[in-house]
Amino acid sequence: MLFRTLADPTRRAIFERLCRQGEQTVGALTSQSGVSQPAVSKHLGLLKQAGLVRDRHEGRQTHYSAQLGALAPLMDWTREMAGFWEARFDDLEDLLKRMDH
Amino acid sequence: MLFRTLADPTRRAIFERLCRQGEQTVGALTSQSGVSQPAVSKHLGLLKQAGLVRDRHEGRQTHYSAQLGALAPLMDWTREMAGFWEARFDDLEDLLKRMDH
DNA sequence: CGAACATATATCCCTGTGGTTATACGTCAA
DNA sequence: TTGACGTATAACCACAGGGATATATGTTCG
Repeated sequence: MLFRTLADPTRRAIFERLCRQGEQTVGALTSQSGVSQPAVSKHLGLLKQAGLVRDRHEGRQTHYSAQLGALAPLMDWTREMAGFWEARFDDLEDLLKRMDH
Repeated sequence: MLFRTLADPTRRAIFERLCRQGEQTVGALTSQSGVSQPAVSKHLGLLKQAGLVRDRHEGRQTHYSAQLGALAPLMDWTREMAGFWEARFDDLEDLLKRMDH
């Protein structure tokens, strides 16, 4: 889900903006997104569904903010992949050592 | 490019398999992918284009292996996003401290 | 209440892309 | 050389999903 959600450039840009500049209203996000307000709302809906943002209603505006914790699975996945790589590398080292004598 | 490439479940599964089990032939990958061989070749083409895998020709088979280095931008991006979050958190702390006296 | 505003939802369109089958290309074996 | 094999490419189909416009919902203000 995370990869898919972050795959779209427009959506990722919105998320990055929320990370960089903190809480933003839909209007503020729309004004710099290059797409229509409904499109932004849709993207925010998907980001929210993925747990990447949360919303806070205040009067007639909705403020969105990034939920960094949602990125943890991504870091875990990346580390896991890197881990597999290193494990295989260690195996190779072991193999070479055993071949040594 | 990375997010988009890793967004597809089938393609990501192929990449994970290459990470876990090292170099594999197209045939081996196909047999556990659940999709046709041409589909696998297509996915491998995109993974290669994204720098996530490399291929090695040996007779009539092609061996693919994961290029973990390609994941670095992903880790960097994630760290950068987390960094922005912490920076804003620090700003908040500073603000609270200044409000203290 | 009624009008302007902020956002969300509905509907539709259109492109991108993941899937298939068919086939071409290169390689090994007989 | 011929045929079987492994992989890549071509051509096509179906559908997901990102975009726009129109409109509904909810909120503030006069």
